[in-house]
Amino acid sequence: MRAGGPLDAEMILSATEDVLRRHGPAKATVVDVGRALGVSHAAVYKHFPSKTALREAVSRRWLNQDRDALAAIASDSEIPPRQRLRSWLAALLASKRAKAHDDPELFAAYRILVTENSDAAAEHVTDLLRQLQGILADGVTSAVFRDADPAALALAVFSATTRFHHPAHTGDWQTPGVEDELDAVCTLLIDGLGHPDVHP
Amino acid sequence: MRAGGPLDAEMILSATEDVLRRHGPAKATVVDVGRALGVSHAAVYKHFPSKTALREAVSRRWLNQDRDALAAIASDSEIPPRQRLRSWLAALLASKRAKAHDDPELFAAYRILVTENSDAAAEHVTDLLRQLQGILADGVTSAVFRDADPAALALAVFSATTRFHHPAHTGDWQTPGVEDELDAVCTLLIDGLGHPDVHP
DNA sequence: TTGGTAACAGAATTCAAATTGTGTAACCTG
DNA sequence: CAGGTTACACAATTTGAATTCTGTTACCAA
Repeated sequence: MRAGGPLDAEMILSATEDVLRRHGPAKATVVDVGRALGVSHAAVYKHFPSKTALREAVSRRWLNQDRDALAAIASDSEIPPRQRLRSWLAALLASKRAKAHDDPELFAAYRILVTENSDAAAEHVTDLLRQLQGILADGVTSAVFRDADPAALALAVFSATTRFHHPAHTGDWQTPGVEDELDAVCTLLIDGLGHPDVHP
Repeated sequence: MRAGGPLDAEMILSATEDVLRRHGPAKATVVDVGRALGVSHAAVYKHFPSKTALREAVSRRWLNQDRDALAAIASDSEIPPRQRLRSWLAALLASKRAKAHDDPELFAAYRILVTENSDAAAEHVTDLLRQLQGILADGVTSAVFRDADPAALALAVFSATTRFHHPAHTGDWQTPGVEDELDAVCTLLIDGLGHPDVHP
């Protein structure tokens, strides 16, 4: 059960993840987490003030995996902004999709946890929006994107791709054509519906 | 309770709506519907084969209200396609938003009913997509939209506006800036991120 | 003094018994 | 015979007693 040394936050978070996967978020108790670690449940309370705080910490850790993976793409100035936007959005879909596909129980558990803790979700959105804004700002600087407020642009792009990253649409991500649909939306966002002739 | 004449489908549907509003979808029973009409529950079964069928019928009636209201805009060839697209999407948001705001209990009830009966939801989406496709086809004909498959274009536009019509995002519709956010997305869809200079 | 235990009160959850609801059948009535 | 009734089997839901979980306290060990 318990590996050599004393308990630390990371061990507890990992154990919590296991318990979540096995029992689901509704039945996962801190007694279970204690048992998984070979300690009493009171020991867990030495590290986290409440069950809610523990669930929040575990949610944050999970969301931050995506954030960190995407940050690499967002800040890669080797890739031109248009392609970078496409790659970033595709990677966002791909990483969420992979999580949902590879470990459905765990994904379902986190889905519920994150909707409960809307603070963690809101901060995650803020993080992603900041990354997106960086890409768009680069595009504005290099004059491939129209000169508008990058924050407003980021929000609009994020809104327009809701179906490809919001957990409410998890079911859609398993259908074959999703990547192509995201690609079609990207094309519309980058080039618009506008016929070349109507542009000045 | 029971108004003069014999029971018909419409009377039952209206009574069902009342029961749904009062008790919510989880507690609404066909015994309640019978009671509201002053008849036994078995009388309801003379008109609908099952509780599921009754719920489906009431869902369809509800969804068709929006469909019919929007059809008027979609087929109004007086309005130029670009503006028609904007108006149609704005009206879609407005009508759902109004329902959610004016009678939250009933809206919540229908939200659950419709997610249960995914057939009705799927058909509703098909209806809306057909309307949208009509607008886009007009735009392609009059050369204000790029010459692409209107069906694919419709799907992309519908996907990109998911946040403004999908019931999972009902909460967002009450926040002050939504209409402006939809407008920003519309602008992006119509004109794209592209800077005029990069167009041929 | 940090990291652990066991014991506890009150809140939350489970489980089986009792109630209520669904769908059908056999039967009236204009 | 269309449109209603009552009566019924069995499925689903509610209810309340018994159990389990949360968060705290008092205490122990390195």
